[in-house]
Amino acid sequence: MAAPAERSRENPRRELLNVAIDCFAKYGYAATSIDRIAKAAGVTKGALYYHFKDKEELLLESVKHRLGQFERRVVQEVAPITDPAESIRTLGRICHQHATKSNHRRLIVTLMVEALDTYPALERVFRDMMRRFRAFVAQLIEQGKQRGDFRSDVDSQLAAGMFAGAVMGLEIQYYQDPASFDLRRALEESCEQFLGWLGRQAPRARWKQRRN
Amino acid sequence: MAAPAERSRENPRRELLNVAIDCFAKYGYAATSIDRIAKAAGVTKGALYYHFKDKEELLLESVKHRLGQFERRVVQEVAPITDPAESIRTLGRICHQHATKSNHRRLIVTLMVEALDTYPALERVFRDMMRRFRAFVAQLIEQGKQRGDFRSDVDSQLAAGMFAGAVMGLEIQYYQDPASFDLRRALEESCEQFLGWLGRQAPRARWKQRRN
Amino acid sequence: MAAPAERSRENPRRELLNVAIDCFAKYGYAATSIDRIAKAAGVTKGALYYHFKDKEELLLESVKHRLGQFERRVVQEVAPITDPAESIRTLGRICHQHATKSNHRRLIVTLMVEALDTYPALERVFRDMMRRFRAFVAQLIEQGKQRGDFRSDVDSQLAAGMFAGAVMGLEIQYYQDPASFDLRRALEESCEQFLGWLGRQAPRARWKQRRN
Amino acid sequence: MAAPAERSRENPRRELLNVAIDCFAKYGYAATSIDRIAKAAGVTKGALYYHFKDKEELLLESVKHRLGQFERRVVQEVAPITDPAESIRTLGRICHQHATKSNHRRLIVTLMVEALDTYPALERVFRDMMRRFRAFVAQLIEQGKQRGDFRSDVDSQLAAGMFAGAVMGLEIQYYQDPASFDLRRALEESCEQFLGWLGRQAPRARWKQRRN
DNA sequence: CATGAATGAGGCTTCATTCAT
DNA sequence: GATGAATGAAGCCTCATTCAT
Repeated sequence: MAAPAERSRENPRRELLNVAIDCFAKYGYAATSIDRIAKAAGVTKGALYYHFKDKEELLLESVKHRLGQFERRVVQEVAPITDPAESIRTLGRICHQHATKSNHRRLIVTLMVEALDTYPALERVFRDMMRRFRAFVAQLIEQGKQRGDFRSDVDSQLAAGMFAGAVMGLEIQYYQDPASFDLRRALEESCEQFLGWLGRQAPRARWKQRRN
Repeated sequence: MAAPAERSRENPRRELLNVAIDCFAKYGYAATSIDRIAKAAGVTKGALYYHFKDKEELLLESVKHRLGQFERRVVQEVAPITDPAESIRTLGRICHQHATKSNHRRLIVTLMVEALDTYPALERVFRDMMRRFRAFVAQLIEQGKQRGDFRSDVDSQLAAGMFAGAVMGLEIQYYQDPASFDLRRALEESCEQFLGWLGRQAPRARWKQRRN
Repeated sequence: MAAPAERSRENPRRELLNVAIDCFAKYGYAATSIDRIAKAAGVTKGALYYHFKDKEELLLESVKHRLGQFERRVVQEVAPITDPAESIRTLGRICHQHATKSNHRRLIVTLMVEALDTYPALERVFRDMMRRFRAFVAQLIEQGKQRGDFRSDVDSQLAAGMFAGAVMGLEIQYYQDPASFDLRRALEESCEQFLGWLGRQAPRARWKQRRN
Repeated sequence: MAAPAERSRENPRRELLNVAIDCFAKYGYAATSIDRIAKAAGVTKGALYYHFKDKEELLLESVKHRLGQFERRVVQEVAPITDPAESIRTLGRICHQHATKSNHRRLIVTLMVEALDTYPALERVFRDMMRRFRAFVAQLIEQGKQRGDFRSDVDSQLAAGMFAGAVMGLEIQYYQDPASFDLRRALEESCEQFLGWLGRQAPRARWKQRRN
């Protein structure tokens, strides 16, 4: 029998985790009380403490779960693609889907910002995640450079950060204003903008250094 | 004689506000206790309550203050510029300066994410701010379109969101990893990428619509 | 075996409520801190907040409880009586018992005065209670008038207020000075005075209207 | 030039006291913060502390002031009257005036109830006041007995308590519900009821002693 | 497994009071 | 005389956590 992967009555731990993820994604860590999760899951706080050592474990498991899902999906879908530009586009599409589907990306973005200077353990998790993500994108760009698809004078690391930034910044605007912010188009165009920039020789004016 | 604008012994309210801004910018709202601010300012909690009605007033004043500074600066510096492309670059530079100088932008980005679905009053403030910001950028783009500098087939609103997103996403990576993330270069390149995209006819592959 | 109705270990909520009632009756609302109740009950403040939403809920429940007890008792004991005069006397006796037994009436009188212009929710509860009480007494008087026991020229509403006032005023003197104020005799005589006044034609000098 | 006795700009202490009296009368002691008085008087807290040692001094002075006014007025108006019945009626009228005029009596009744078991110094003041008041009324009744106007078998002390109680109980109902409780008529009738009872031989059924 | 009950720490807020100016 | 500023104690309330059953 194929059980549904999530919300299964079979695995209460998994189910509680899903509820926790929703709460953390929506309200962040501090504003999510254990009681809020328990009520949302229809159990008592005691039940949560039966399955999880403490709030931090719930949090870390939530993050690990979503992060794992996201990264596994990225690897699975991008790996078979040979065209780096198409890989970038696929990455954008996956982000879009995870951003709009059941708070998959929102958990990550929300907690990442909240963790800054506040939850060291979490901060490390996210810093590592971002480094992994940038490294992954940088490597796609390197591929493109070797294939001659992309300009050879771009800094892959820097470009990877620009791509990651664009994605996150758009997501946040979408979480803030889902009714009026068209995340799909914005991500799509940003990918194209990014690829266009990667693909051609661009003479650029440098900023003049100002005071400060 | 140039008096220090802030931290003046003369105006305790202003001084407390500055301390509060630093705390909120670094730790967010929930993780900043009144006592933390008080200790950082070298006073007792009571002093804070003498000057501010409650924690929310402190927060709102902090945000209003930094937001005002940022928006005033943007208007002042960008208004006299006639070349829209140069306006965009200036905007980028201002963001960089406010992001790296005493938590000016960090307050905004951090609280904006934290507020999502959690602090309605704050959420509104930031939603309005983002709309204003996008409208401002969109209008620069419209100018560029009229001058023939930019492509006429871009959706200015969408493009404005893309620009705003890029800036925020880069900032967050910088706050998370200031030692290894070069915000200045990233912002500079992102502006150029953006302007490059605005400036030329770009044939784009559309995403295939997937389920979801 | 007759189990003690209250203070049962079985129902902690009820037990806490009883302690709260005693405190409120004795010290009023403002001078009763949550901690005072908790200490009197031998628990910590947290326990109170487990059972009651906040201090106001504790208060309202206390009042509702005592008010219910009093009003139920009045109805039960007075309803079967056919002689209105005897009903009035019974009312007096019940008030005496509830005034001298475990702060039953004191809670009501104390909080009613404290609530004036200060705790709107409470004020309403007590205003309604007084109106109910006066209506009840007025209806007894109407009965007496119809039976020909009482003078037909008295305003039943007014008389009911006079009765209610007499009872409360005596109670307060008793709470203030229990050692030297004989509440039983005072209530008894006041009932007789009231019934005497109700029972006979009394020519009365009117107050001359003064300025003010 | 004849200055108004109260609210005079001439005597700030007196003026502050008047404001304090109004606040205490309306909200009681605990619910009247120093700041509330200061704001109502249009000064800062510091000014209050310049004129009064602490909150308790403000309170005690307030009470002493109103109590003095009331008792002086009673003595002045009642002393010249030779007919005890008329004295009682005059007493009722004075109470009515002081109850309806600028919180004169309300201060007393409100604080007296609040003080119970809570503010020992205040409690003593009011216990003494009530004893004085009852003694005063008892002495009127004794006069009436000696003149043959009143029954000789009443306990003057008890009767005095009954009178005092009636007055206070009516006042409270009036403070609670000024729009629908006719204090003047209620007091008037209560006086007549009282005098009627004092004036004639009343055979009375005694309450049967119940358990408790 | 899970609940009901409770704890204790910490956070927000009020308020009487003090004091330098 | 009076103010603005500040303190410190105490009160209300939330919440992560524990534990007996």
